[in-house]
Amino acid sequence: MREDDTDWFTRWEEELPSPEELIPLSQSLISPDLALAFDIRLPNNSGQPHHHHHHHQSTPPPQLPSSQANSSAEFAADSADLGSGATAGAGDEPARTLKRPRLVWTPQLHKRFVDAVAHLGIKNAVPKTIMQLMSVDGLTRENVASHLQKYRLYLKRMQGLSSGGGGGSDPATDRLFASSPVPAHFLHPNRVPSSDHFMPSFVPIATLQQQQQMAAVAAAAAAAASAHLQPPQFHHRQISAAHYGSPTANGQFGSPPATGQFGSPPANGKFDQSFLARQTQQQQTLQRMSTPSLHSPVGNYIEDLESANANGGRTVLTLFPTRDD
DNA sequence: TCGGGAATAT
DNA sequence: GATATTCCCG
Repeated sequence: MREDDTDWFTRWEEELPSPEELIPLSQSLISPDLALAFDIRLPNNSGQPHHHHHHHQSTPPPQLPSSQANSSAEFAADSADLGSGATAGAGDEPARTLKRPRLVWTPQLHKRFVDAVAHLGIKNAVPKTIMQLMSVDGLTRENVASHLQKYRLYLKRMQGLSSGGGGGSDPATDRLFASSPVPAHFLHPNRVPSSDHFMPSFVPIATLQQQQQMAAVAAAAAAAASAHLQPPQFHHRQISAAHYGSPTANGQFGSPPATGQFGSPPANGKFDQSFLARQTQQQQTLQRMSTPSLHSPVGNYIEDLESANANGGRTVLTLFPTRDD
């Protein structure tokens, strides 16, 4: 109750998937339809035959060709020109006219979302800023807006049902949100600590326009500063949401994130160390005063591209599916 | 254009 | 039925 801030914050970092976990995914984040359209064989992660057999109705074989052979073509197209960001170049992107697949909000992705909102503050927690702070490649404002809407409803509901905590019935709806700890101030949009902590907030270098990012970061920094919260230590890990079809105005996709390690952004290289050092200090100081039931969050990331194909052959894209059931 | 909410679609 | 997308309005 009291160490919520530090607690959740500390755990937050640990729960974050390592870049290695994300990179491979981002590479194979080609939507099935897209792959099929181009006759591309997606990398076969034949390591975990996790069959999520729901109930097959009278639906045709919507299942993807499990013959996801090796990633023959890395789909160089994906790296077409994302990094450049300037999409005005009118590239010859193939899947330009295709529609985006439904974005599946995995617990990890949601966590990222919550973190962003937490650091931004309720007031600044608007779709755009959240999206920018999340630095999720492929995430659109609409995605965030929609999710934010749902999340707010969830928060509201929680306030109403504050009584009776026990083994009540938690709809699957809550499951996702419950996945991430809800910051205290989320439920109490009353006052916000005015304590300010100086700290160089890190800029999540994404494929987005740096200008926007700067704005977002500034907002985040301001929010954090006025919220006495620790700086958004959004490491440079970039999360790729997916390779959708067409890059529109804000559709910068397929930008190969910092492969290997995080040290990608030059301007942040130095910050990284100092910030890391700080963190180490904090950890040492805190040293986990109490570890009641801290499960090891890391190590549950399974690569999975297909999921939630319940209704029919719908192209869905999942980021980091969790096997936490 | 953006943010928020409701409607619609899958 | 649930979820994300889309439309509409401030």
